[in-house]
Amino acid sequence: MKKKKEVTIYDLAKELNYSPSTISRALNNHKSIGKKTIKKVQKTAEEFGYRRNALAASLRNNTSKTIGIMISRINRPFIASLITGIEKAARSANYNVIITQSDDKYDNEVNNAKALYDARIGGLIVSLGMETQDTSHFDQYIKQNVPIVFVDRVPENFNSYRVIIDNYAAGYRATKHLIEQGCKRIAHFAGAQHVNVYNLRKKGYLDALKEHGLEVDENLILDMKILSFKEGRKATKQLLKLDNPPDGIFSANDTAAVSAILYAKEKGVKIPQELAIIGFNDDPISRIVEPTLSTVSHPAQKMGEISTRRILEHATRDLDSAVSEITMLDTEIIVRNSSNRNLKLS
Amino acid sequence: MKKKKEVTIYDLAKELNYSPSTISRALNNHKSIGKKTIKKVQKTAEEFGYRRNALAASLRNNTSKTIGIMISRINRPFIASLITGIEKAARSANYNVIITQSDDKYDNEVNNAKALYDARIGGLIVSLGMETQDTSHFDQYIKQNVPIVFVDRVPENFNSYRVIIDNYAAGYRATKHLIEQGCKRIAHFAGAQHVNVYNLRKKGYLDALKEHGLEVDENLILDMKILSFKEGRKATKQLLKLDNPPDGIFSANDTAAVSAILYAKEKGVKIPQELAIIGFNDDPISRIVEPTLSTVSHPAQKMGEISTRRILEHATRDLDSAVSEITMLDTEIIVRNSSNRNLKLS
DNA sequence: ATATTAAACGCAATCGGTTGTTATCCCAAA
DNA sequence: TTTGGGATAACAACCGATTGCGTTTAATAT
Repeated sequence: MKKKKEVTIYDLAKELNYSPSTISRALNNHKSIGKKTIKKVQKTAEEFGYRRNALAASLRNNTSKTIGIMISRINRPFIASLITGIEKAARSANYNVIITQSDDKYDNEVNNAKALYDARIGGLIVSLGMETQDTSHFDQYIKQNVPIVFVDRVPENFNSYRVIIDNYAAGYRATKHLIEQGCKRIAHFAGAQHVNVYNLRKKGYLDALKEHGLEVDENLILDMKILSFKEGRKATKQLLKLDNPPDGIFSANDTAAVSAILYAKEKGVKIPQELAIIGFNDDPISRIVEPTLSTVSHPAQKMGEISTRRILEHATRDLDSAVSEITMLDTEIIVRNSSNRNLKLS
Repeated sequence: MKKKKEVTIYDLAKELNYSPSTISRALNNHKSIGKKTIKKVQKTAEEFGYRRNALAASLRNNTSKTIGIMISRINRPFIASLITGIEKAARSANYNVIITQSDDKYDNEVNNAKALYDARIGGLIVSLGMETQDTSHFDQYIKQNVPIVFVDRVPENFNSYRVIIDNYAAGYRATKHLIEQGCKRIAHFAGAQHVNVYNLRKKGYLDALKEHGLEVDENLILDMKILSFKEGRKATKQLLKLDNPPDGIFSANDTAAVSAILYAKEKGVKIPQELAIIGFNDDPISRIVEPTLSTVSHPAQKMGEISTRRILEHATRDLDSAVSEITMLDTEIIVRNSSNRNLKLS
C-alpha cells in the first residue's frame, strides 16, 4: 500500500534552485520568465517525468479542463458520433470529458446539471431531453461564466452558444424529394412538437407541400411523442388503413422510418413504388434495411467538434458567457432505394 | 464577470462557532463528533446550500470519486449498455464517470490510460482494444492501488478484477443450437484469435462439433481481423463459392451475421432452410434484419453495474489492488427466424 | 475527592499549483 | 555617476477539504 510519490513543481524547484512559482510559470510559458530558464525547466520536467496535477490547478482556479456533456442516451448513432467529435477535439486540447445521460427524464437532467457543476467543469455541451421545457437548471452556469453550448435539441429562450442543423431546410428538402419522386399524398411522422428540431422539420414539410400545390391532410400528419419502433409500426398501420392511404412518408427519424418499411412490406405494399419513404439521421441501419432507407444526414461528429471549439474559444477569449452565437450546419439528403422510383430493379 | 462565492466549510464553521475540522467531520458522519452537533451542522449546511468541493477533497486524498472508462468505441450497442450500467451504479454512489475511446488503437489506449491516471480517477473499467497485447500501461494503477476492472475483452495475465461472460459455453451452445436444427456443415466467423472472447467462442464451437460427431472443416472457419459488415460479406461470398458450402453459420458477432444474411439472400439462398445463421450480441439490428437474427445476448448493463460495484467495494474495503476476482455471467441463446427451421412460414 | 478514561472538538499542516505583489539585477539614458 | 525602467525571479497567500495529534470537558471508577 505504499504509494510512489509523484514529481511536483517543488521537486523541480529544489533541483533547479528556483522557486515553485518560477517553475509553474516556466511550465506555462509565462512571458515574465526568461527563455533559457523556460527551456531548462521544461527539459528537467521531462527528465523527471513530471505530470501536472490537474486537481490542484483546478482547485486554485475554481475551474477544470473538463467538458461536461449532457445527452439523453448514449446508444444512438447520432449521439455517439457527436460524442466522438467532442472527445477528439477535447483531448487534443488536453481536456477531459464527462458524459451524463438523462434518459430523457427531466429530473435526471437537473441532477446531472448539478453534478457537473460540482465537478467544476470548464464548459458544458447539452442536447436537451424530450421532457425539458424549463431550463433554469442551467442558470448557475451563466452566473459563474461557464460556457454552455446547446447542440441539436436546443432551447428557444436561453442565451448561449448553439450548434444546430437547418431542420427547416432539411424537412423541406426531404419532402420535396418525395414530391419529385411523384408522391402526391405525403405523410409525416412528426416528433414531439415542443422540441425545436421536430417542430422545424414539420414546418419544412408543410411549406414544401404548400409550395408545390399539394393538399395538407391532417390525417397524414402523425404527432408522435416517441419516434420509436413500436410507435412507428402503429402509425404505419393507421396510415395504411385509411381509405386514401399515403404514397409517401417523411419520418422525422430513421427508427420510425424503418418500422414503416418493415410493416408496409409485411402488408405487401411495394416500396418505393406504392409508398416512398425517407427518414432522418442516416443511422447505420438505414443501409441495412431492405430496401435501403433514404434519409437526411447530420454532420454529427463535426457538430461535436464545433461545440468543443466554442468552449475552448470562450476560455481563451475570456468572454462573458452571455454571448449568444448560433452555428447552423447543412444537412444532406441521401437517396437510397426506399424512395428512388427511377431505380432499375435488379 | 463577478463570481458568486460558494459556501465552504469555513463559512459554516464561522456561522456555528465550530472549527472547520469539526464541520468536515460532521458532514462525513465521523464517529468522534456528537450526534446533536452532526445534526446541527448538516441542517445548517442544507440551509446555506453548501456543496462539497470535490476537487479540494480529491487533492487532499490524491484520489477522486471518478471512475474512468476505457473502451474501443462508444457506438456499439453492447458498449452503450455497458456504459449505462456503469453510469447508473456510479451516480447512485455519487461517482462521476469519464469515458475514453481508443478506436481500437493501441497508442490511444496508452494515452488514455495516462490521461485518466492524471485525473486521479478512483477506479478504472476497461474493455481492451483489438490491438492490445501488452498491458504494461496499467501497471501504474496497480502501484497506486487504484482498482482496475476488465470487462468482456480481458487480458490473460494481469492480476485484477474481471467481469466476463462464459464465451466458451456461449460458443458451444450457439453451435449446438445449429446442430439441433439439423445443420451438418457449420461455418464459423471467428474474430481475432488473440482476443480472449473470440478465442473462447471458437473453442466452444469446435468442441460442440466434435462432441456431436461433426467433422471440423478448416475451410469453414474464417478468422477475421474485423467482424465488420464488409468483411462479413466477403467471408460469406467465399463460403458460398465452396463446392461444398455450409448449411449453417455461427458468427462471433451480429454485424457479420447480418451481412451474411443479406448476402445469402441476394444470392437466393434460403434462410434458414438452406443456411441457418446465428450471431452474437443481440444488437438491436438483429430484430430488424429479415429474417430476424438468432443470437447470443450479453447481460451488458449488468456487467457495467457489477464492474462499478467492484470498484466501490475496493474503495470501502481498503483492499490491495493485487486482488484478482473473476465474475462470470451467463448468456442466453435467443432463437429468431434466421436459424429456426421448425417455424411455420407465415 | 482523586484518578482514569472516553467522548467531543480544535489546531495546524497538508495536498500541488497559481498569481498579485515585491525585490533584485542589469543596462541604457541623462 | 545617478536614475529610470524592463526583465527575471522570489515570497507568500490562496483554493477547500481532510486528518494526525493534542486538548478540553464530562462521566465513570476507585
